[in-house]
Amino acid sequence: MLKISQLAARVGLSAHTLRFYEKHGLIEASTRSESGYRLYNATDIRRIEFVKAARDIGFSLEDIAGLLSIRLDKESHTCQQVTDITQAKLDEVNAKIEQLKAMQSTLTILLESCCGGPEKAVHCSIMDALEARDGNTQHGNKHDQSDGNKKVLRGIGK
Amino acid sequence: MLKISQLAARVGLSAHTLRFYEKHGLIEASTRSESGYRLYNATDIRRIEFVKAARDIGFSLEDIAGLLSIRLDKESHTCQQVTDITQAKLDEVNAKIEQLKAMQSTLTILLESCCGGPEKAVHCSIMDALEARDGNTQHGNKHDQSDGNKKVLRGIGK
DNA sequence: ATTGACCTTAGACCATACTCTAAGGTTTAT
DNA sequence: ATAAACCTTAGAGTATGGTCTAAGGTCAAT
Repeated sequence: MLKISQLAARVGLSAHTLRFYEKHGLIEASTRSESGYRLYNATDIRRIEFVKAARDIGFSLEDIAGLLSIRLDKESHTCQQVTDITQAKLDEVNAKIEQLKAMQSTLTILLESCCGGPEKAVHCSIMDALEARDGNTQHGNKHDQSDGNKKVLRGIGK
Repeated sequence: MLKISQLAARVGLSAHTLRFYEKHGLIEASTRSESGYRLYNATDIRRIEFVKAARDIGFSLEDIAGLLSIRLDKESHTCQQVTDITQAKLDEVNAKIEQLKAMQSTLTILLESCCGGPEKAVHCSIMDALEARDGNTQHGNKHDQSDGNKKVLRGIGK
């Protein structure tokens, strides 16, 4: 039976994070010592390693909650339910990649257009491009078709 | 002179967002009406359109603050300072794309390994893979070289 | 017996970029 | 004159996934 810091060292998460996961229903210590310390057995550990594995792949905690409920009762769930979660995640990833590639291409073009040297920024073509870029300067600004897929791009997450 | 909602409609941001940007020092209304309403002139509008353009490309608000300070005094800044910001952003984007591609490849492999059908999840190869994945089950878990570039992957940002 | 390392809890704080609410004042149209 | 539509502010809430703190209890060694 491991105490929380021992478990943390073993799975490569902090004790803080383990308590955080517990608070969100992902994991649990099956027993407590007399003094209230969390004690993890082999089954607990396997579950936590499962969570860690899923997290490392890129599943969100919400996705992982779904996977865990399947894991708890595999007889009542199907491969399709598992692939649905996986496919949804892959779709998200692909969409995000597409957005980032658009940014990548724009940024690359900007960089190619600018000398990048010690010249004064007065004639910088990047600055000029940012001044010129009118997503919509049309006066009759009705329904802008180029609006649905914007968003989400900023905040790259350090 | 535009009031905030007129400006919002024109640039495609909400009045809330414009106030938010103001609070963070990105923009400003050069005048106020007697009753305290923000009034934006052509210069204000150009600045806000600049912010919007940069935001649409994918620059963070912090990046944009940097670009704006260059824009305010181009004589004192160089093309290199502009390309530095742009290049840093491109590097971030490229790094993020690499991370996402790793996820993409793992997810694709998982999906290919599983039948995805109505079979019970008892023998699901995706579940098995998650059980088996030991990022580090070695007992002497010293310095794990595979740790620096994890993180940041989850939270794809809906 | 006391120090230091460990454990407990509830809850605050971080980053990012909004988004909304409450409570109130202003403007415009009828 | 009164209602609708607009504006103001400060501040709270949302989403995601932690990370840390405070105040206190426990355990092992000296």
